[in-house]
Amino acid sequence: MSGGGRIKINDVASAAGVSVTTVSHVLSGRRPVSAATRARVEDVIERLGYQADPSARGLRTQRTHTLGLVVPDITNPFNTAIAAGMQEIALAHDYLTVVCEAPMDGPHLPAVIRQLVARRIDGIVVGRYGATRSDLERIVTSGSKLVRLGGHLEPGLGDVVRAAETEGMCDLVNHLVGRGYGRIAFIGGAPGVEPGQERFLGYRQALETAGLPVADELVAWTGFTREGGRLGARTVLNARTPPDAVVCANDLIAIGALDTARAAGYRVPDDVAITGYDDIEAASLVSPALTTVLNPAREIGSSAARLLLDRLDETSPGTAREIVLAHRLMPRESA
Amino acid sequence: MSGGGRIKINDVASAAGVSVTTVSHVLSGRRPVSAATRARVEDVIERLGYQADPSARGLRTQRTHTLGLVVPDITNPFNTAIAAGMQEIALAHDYLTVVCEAPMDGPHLPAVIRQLVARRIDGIVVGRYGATRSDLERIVTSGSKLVRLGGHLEPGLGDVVRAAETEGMCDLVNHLVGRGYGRIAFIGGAPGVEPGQERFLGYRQALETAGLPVADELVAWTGFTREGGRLGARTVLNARTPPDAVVCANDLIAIGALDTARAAGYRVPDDVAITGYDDIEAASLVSPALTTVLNPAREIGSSAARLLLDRLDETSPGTAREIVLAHRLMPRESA
DNA sequence: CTGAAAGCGCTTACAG
DNA sequence: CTGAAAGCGCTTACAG
Repeated sequence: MSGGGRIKINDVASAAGVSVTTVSHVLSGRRPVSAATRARVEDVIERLGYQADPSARGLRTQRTHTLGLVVPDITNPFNTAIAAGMQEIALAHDYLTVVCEAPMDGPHLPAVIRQLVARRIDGIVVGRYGATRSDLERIVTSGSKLVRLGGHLEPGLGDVVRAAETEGMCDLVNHLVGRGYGRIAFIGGAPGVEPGQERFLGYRQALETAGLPVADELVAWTGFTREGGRLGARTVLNARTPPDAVVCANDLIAIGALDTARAAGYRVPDDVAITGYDDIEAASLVSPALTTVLNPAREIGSSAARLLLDRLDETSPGTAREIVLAHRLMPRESA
Repeated sequence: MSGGGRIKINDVASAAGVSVTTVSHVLSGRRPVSAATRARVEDVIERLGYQADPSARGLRTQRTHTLGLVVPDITNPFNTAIAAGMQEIALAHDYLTVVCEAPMDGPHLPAVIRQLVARRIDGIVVGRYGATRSDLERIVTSGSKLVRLGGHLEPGLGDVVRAAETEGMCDLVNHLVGRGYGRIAFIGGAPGVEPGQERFLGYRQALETAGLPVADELVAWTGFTREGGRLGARTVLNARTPPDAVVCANDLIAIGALDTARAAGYRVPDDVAITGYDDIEAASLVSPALTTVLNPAREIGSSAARLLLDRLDETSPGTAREIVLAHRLMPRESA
């Protein structure tokens, strides 16, 4: 349409007959501007379609108006849901979100963090990781705000957002107990690694509360995959006293357990109940549809973004915060 | 560790005993620097951990070193695979990638494009959309490079990257014919809307080539969902002369068709074969595992990023390019 | 092969 | 309530 060159604050100022100072202030609202002047300037901005250059603004303010998310696997639907939640909030506040993948294998995380810090990203969300303290400290000392997903508050390591996973698993086991299942097995990913650990805690806690035994032969540790579920189910289903229910640390494991149960001729949930965790898309696509616990990934993302944005317009440091999000039981066909 | 303040090009220059001009040039390689000086400067950069401020650099160069991807649904695994492919390439060239969601319903796309353009994003990839010509033109006229995913080259609308979908569907139908299926139905999303349209073309083309009839009663249009697949399958399976194979426009439809077939007592693939398209994760998790065609989403993303990066260091405009990516048949249990 | 200096487009003390 | 001017940290003609 118009001829050449982006329009800049100077163009707006002269078209409105004011100084660039005033234009800047109607934009930021950081000092009063008379109603008449304001109206005139806003009019010109609108008419010319002026948008401040983010680089110029960033150079002055030392802010990039950008949030970052670091996850081990960008194609994992759980992580994309987190990203979607962050974006929604960020965009509404005129912040952009970049999501970066740093696979668990190898030293990708420090490199990605360095990248984001070099880019002066204002706030960074780090997914559940084997992140070392010094990786995370680099973020904080560089001046970026930090939110960790999972774990607990630690001095100098920013804020935390996490789901109530122990409680979620408790709820699920209680659901099984309520439906008459009494010999309940557990298939985990790897012992001690999150998010399996907290889920295992919930399992044990619920059994103890219900006065049910926690039998060693009913607990198997494999991997967070379908194949892990197949293997694990073979183990626990062949226990001396077999279980009537199998609780799995995530949905993929549960889908694998379903394979094994089907292959061995069990009817699910009549002969054996099987449950998952996370509520990935496949959980409801599989047959029988998986009873599972919804992991509030989207809300985790939006909470993290809100936290970061709050921090970013704090003038003084403020107390560290840990936000715990509720789970939700999704009863379907498999239990 | 060290006390206060990020280190800047000036610090490097004085520590190395050279001018900032020289530091800048060893960084960019845009003019020769003596080996000795270069070594000294690189040493200081390394030791001080200097990283140029992207805002300052961007203000001078009018480049943000950022690529954008716009998709209708950020949680769709097909789109995240595209994003992952872009990122991989972008990061290797020191570019960041931002992926933005602009849902199909409502006028989200123009707003998101405006955002990205205002941000001076260097190159933008727009997913398959009902994008109007003027939305896309805004990108090009603002000076950003544009790649569209799907469709064909059009003057003033940047480059195109797409998968060979017609060919992919042909291949799939040929696979069925080769296995002895001869009465092949089609369930599509909505007539005329992509990506269903090209896939339908491939279906028809393959049948014609094989000398097989294209019967109206064997084609159903519903929606790109599992429920759509259930409905569509009910229709085609009740045809006067029922099909022995059902080709679906995507995996979700196929999973719905599987539901209907199972409920009606058909054995898959013995009584009826069922196929999907895309190869989403659930395609191999479902039982029987879905025979489908892999949509090379990751490669689409990396090709688009490469194209953008090429454009970005072109000095003169250059001819528009259309890149077509091969499909891959994934034969599994359902056909 | 190297440097001094202008300038990218903003925001924000400082001044009135 | 408003403006003139400095300066954020780079890159790049211009000059030698």
